[in-house]
Amino acid sequence: MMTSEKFTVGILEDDPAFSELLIALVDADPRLELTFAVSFVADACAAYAKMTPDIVLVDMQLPDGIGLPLIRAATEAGKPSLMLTVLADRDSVMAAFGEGAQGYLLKDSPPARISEGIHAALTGQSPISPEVAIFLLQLVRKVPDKSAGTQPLTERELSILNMIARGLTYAEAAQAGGISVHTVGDHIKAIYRKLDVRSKSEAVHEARQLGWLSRFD
Amino acid sequence: MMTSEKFTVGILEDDPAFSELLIALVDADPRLELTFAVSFVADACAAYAKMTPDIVLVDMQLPDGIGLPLIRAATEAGKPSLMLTVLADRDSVMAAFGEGAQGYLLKDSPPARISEGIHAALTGQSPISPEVAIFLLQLVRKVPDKSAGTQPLTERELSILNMIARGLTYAEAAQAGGISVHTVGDHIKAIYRKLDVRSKSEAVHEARQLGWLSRFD
DNA sequence: CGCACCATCCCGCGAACATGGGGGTTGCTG
DNA sequence: CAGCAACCCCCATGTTCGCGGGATGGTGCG
Repeated sequence: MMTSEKFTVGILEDDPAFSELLIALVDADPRLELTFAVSFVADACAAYAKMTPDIVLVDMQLPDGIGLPLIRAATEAGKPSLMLTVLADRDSVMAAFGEGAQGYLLKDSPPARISEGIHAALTGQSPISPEVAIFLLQLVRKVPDKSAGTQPLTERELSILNMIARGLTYAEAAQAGGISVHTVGDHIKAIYRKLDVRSKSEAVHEARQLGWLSRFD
Repeated sequence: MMTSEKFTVGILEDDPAFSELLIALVDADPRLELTFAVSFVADACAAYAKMTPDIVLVDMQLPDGIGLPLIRAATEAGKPSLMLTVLADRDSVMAAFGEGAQGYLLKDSPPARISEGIHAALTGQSPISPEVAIFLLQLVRKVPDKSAGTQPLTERELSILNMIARGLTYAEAAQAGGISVHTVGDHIKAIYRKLDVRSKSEAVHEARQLGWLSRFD
């Protein structure tokens, strides 16, 4: 077995200058050890299958394609991967995270930031450049106008909705709330009307999208 | 890079030591100007309505409640807000971003990072501490993460589960997937067994908490 | 004051749906 | 071969859904 306490690092980067910078960063760090540094996606995937480093640093644009396959390989191996690219467009970012990238740093990040990012990714954290994080936020951000003044659901309806989300049946929710099953049904009817849905699961889904199911254990 | 005018900053923070650190950061930055620094949510909202600074730095836990109302006020005013808290749990993070927070930094971030974060948020970027970014990533991952426990659900089951979350009935899911209602039922039975739940809505809720549901509509 | 409005509460009925058992087949993989 | 995913079918039971009918108490308004 490996007695070394070092984390092993694989690099997929075709730009010689940036590749050398990364290699220098790894060499200068006593806790990191380089296992491979290649310029082609195919080489990287082959090397990964053989050596399986603890983390890979991946460029997006390579001579023989994009770096996503290596990201996916790492994800499927349960290992973190860190995207290092100049691309800050929405599609690239979403694609990388969709494949399971642990972090996403732009190449113009200071070397110290990149070095920190490697360790952050190794410890389960997710270093993300502020420039690209905005795309992730758009997914969870509620529409200001919608959440502002008009909260169509009453308190009681929200309470019932939260119970439904926890998987309670009408009867269980009735008992939990100390009211009749019929009343539960009435509230749920009101919820369906207001959310324009036809089932409990769709109501849960819709309410979650609107951010109305804020807190649950 | 922009106007010569200073950006105005509002602070909502009840811990005297950290509040002073923030004030010092703002005072030391020639491009920033403090408009208010208060310890109560109510005061902050009142002050915000009057002065409307270009950005607010918001703590989560305050003596009279949580900081989210101020985040919401800023979002509705079209201004950025930066969360500064010790809370790194999923619910806090999602709630803050749900209200429109532009960034989320933990209080143990180096002061320089906080200072950078303020400017990043002011220029439309999203500084996020690596520790909390993981919660955002769970939203966009489509590849199963084997490092975080085993993934009991098969691909087909995940697909069915996503349809259920969108409110489809067995019949609708069957049609959408080009399979029989009975097969849909079989998959859902399998899901119930694996998740240990007894209804569609509970399955949706459970899967959501495990981060197994994609958020793409 | 009377009145409309709304949240909350209660009830019945029938059709549709979901749940939890059972029984299978196919095809792929170790 | 065993194990598994994916597929198909039936049936009994209970739950949910959409419709109808009510009641109470509070709030705001002319």
